[in-house]
Amino acid sequence: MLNEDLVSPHQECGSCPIRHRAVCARCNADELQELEDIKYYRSFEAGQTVIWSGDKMEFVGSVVSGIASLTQTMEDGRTQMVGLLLPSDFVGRPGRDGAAYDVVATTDLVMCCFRKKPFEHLMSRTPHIAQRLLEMTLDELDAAREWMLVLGRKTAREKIASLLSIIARRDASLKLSAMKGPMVFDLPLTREAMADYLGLTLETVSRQMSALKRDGVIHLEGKRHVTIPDLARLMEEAGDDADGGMLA
Amino acid sequence: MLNEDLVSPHQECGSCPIRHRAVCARCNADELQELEDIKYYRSFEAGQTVIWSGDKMEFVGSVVSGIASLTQTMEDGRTQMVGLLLPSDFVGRPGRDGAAYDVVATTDLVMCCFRKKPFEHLMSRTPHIAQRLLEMTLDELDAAREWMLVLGRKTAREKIASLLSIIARRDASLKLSAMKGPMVFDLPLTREAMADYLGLTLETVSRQMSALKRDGVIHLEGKRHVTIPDLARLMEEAGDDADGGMLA
DNA sequence: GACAAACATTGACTCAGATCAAGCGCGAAC
DNA sequence: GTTCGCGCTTGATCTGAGTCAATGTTTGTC
Repeated sequence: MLNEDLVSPHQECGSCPIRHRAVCARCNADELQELEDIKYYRSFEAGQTVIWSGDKMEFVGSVVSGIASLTQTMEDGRTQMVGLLLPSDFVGRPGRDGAAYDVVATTDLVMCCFRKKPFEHLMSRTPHIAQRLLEMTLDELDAAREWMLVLGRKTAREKIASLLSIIARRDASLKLSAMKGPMVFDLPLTREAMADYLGLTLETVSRQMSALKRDGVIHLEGKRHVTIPDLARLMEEAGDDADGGMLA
Repeated sequence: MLNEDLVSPHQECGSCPIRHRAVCARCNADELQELEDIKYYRSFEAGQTVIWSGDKMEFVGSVVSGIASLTQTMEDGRTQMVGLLLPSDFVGRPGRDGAAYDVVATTDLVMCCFRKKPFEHLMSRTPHIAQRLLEMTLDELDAAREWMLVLGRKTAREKIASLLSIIARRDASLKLSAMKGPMVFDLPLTREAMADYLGLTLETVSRQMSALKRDGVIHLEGKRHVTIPDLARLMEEAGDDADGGMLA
């Protein structure tokens, strides 16, 4: 609303950082060329709304870099985050016109967008795309169900630990770093965004962060820079023994 | 575990009650024939476990009649229902070997099962099946996200009202009855199952059911037979104004 | 018709997390 | 350098839902 979207220079799919994880992962050269023809990039600043719930969607697309969140809001203002969109995650629902959720850029964000109609048409002819999208959608469904357990049954402390362990592990897999030894990362979310994801108030988030710090489960430098000395310990606090949740 | 599964007599797909809503909805005669070759029916009694979380899945399939639930359990016994499976809903994840959740028959249940390997092979050759499955999975994802708002942000009273309004509306669409005027149905869930779905205790469910009854929002005969004199009123209590959640 | 078992209701009390409120720390603007 | 504003922390108090416990209702079984 405040700023015009910045349009990035064209980028070749071949050198795209999410080439083999996104919806186009399985495409061959010909299919990729067809996608190139209908794609364009858009950038958003942290805090900008990408799509308003209820609006007509004129595009679908993939997160290239940065983080976006999917949120739902009740009339009285209570809000719940229902998905965290990371690089390679897909936004939009082929076959539906209106957006079901608000999509907000949590950090600065670059998206690879496809005009909706041509994309749908291409999808109906290109099993590679439909298959990959099915796979990704099933993964998201699993993540959503994992999250239902967090929201419905975990304590505030367990919720925070769950969120931190998910972010830590996802960050590690993105950076291809090991999950042994101390893990270090920057929280991409404000306390309020964490609260909206976890179904808590921001005060409770803050208190539980302090408690986990006091108990040595995490280490904080400033408000956002987190060190996890022992992932297993954190996951125990989360109430997952073996391996816990994934994330949308 | 206690009883042998009852094997129903063979049934023609052409006369199947879920023929045009299930994963096979878009199949033509040839494709249907291929499905017939790998399908079989299984019946389960109320309470029986269909699939244990972690077990190898040797089939995928559709609910033909009855209701099943998908649940997740923590080591200490806290459980959360993450999906309610109704006639035409699909069970199982092509491309994955182990089951992620317990599937339990909530009522007596009939399933149309396909051996997993042949089904996967058929799916890779049959866009009609993959497309339909994608569509169904996207619907389930929406339902799961809708439910995250219920779990994360609604009060106990709103949660109960949400569940009742969802069941009422689904039941109406199944019976093709109008959503105007009083709606009548039987709750397919015990108080405990409702609690597991809503992230509450069964005592709280019971209290809020009594409260809604006392306030005239619902009418109860016995424990399960529910009349909703005014759906709009119930949905207001649920915190949805326009139209509320869907269900898995 | 008595008994058991499963399901449900209700009450009394407790407590985790919400709410209300005050203040801190730090970067941006002037 | 001061001031503003935002994100965050911390404290005091309140309350909705959980916990523990007793009792009621229905259904099926012998």
